[in-house]
Amino acid sequence: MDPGCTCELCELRELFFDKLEGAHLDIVCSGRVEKTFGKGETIIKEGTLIRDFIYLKSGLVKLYRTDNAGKEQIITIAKPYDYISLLSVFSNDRYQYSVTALEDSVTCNLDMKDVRKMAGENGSLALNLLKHMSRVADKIILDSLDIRKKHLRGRVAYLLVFFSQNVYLSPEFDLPLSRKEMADYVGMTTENVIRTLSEFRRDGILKIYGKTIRIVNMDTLKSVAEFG
Amino acid sequence: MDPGCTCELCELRELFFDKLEGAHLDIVCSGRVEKTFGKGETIIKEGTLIRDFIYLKSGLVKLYRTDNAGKEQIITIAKPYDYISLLSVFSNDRYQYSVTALEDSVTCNLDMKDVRKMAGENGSLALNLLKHMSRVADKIILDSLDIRKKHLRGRVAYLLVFFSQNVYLSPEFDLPLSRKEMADYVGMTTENVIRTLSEFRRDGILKIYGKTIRIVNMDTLKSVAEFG
DNA sequence: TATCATATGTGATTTGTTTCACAACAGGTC
DNA sequence: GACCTGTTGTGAAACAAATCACATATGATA
Repeated sequence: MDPGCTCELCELRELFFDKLEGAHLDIVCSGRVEKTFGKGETIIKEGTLIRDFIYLKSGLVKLYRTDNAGKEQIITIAKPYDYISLLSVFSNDRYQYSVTALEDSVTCNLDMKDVRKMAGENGSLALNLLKHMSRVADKIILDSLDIRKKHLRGRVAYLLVFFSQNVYLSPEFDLPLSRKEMADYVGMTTENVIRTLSEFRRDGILKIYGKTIRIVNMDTLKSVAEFG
Repeated sequence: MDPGCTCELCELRELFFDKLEGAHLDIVCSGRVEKTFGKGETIIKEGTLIRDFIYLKSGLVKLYRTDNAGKEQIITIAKPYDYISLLSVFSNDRYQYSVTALEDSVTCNLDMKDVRKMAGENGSLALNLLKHMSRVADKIILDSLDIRKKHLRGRVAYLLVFFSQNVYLSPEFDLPLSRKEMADYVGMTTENVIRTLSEFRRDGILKIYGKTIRIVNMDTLKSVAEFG
């Protein structure tokens, strides 16, 4: 094994490469490339050829599509463990969506050919990939159905609860999205996102300092997220 | 090989089981069960344990979720080659959605344990499964984003074009969905589906005889589907 | 520091969609 | 045939959300 390989220290190792040994471990260790992206930088551009198998080691990213009118539709927000470039990669030549860093992020990239080869030779790796792709796809589909049936207040509340509870684990956090991006995610206009946030502020549910949000009344916000 | 096995005649064989041989082929041949469902019958019920790996041999089905208020949200409509119970099956114990036959349908069922075992032992089968899951998930996600950004007229037009061009391959066909189900699919109310259909009729885009639809002006309908 | 572009914020108006109320019709069943 | 129950159909009123118009901040840059 390559003595310089640090994969055995990788927190994400068990996600896929738990059972690797011998030649396969070498492929991963010597073939992988880490890349760093600053906030706002593009990691994947819609329409480009898929060459790498990419997963997120740290940071936060958005997956989105741009329609012919230039309007962005955010598909999902993903953090490490969530995001792996699984959508499309086994069925398509080209990416069907773009990925941009919402916070400074680090990805680990492997050659797609190697991953395909290993998946074909190593059953437990293949099953791991199936499990993860299934999980990612389910989450995106079910979340999207959830959002779709909510009204504006419910959608904004849902987003805030998501950031607070799933990403930052704190009632106070800096929004990684602009108001416009929030609108792109939940399918409403920028003005209405702003208006809804102001409403929540007036209702005493939260405090707003620019991008910084402090959730004062989490219970109310959660119930708006669920039933609104 | 079991002399009674007819898998080699199955039109869907190459979807997954192209490269099977020996013991694996036996597992498929002797373990598979075909089931027939009449129009309206439930094939999979949300929340039940996933035991089988199921794919559609013939017919047409809807995948949907029922929310706590009892309202159905249709996730997708699938025909043979589209539908395989891939969503969830590798990541979950239980189905996250229900499946009901829209037309008389036949499924081929395999024991999930066998499929998992074979995928772990046969690389090309695993890659096939990855490819199909990826394709199915992509389609559902991208279609759903497409629908979301359309207005009512565009959504109804999209549905009609889908049935005409992707399912029945004819400008005249019997709608397999009630007005209410169409509404559940595209996320609008039954009344508005009916109203929109009436509008299309008044505009001379189509003729309606109950469930039978005849598209008179396909070009207009398509452009409504795309831009409306 | 001045300037520009972009993001945030608010109100009034218009549009799109749902809700409600009701009628006509079809298919099953007693 | 008479009676349900559910589906289809239409219109008017109520509501939600988008659009438009404008003001104010913020951040980058010359």
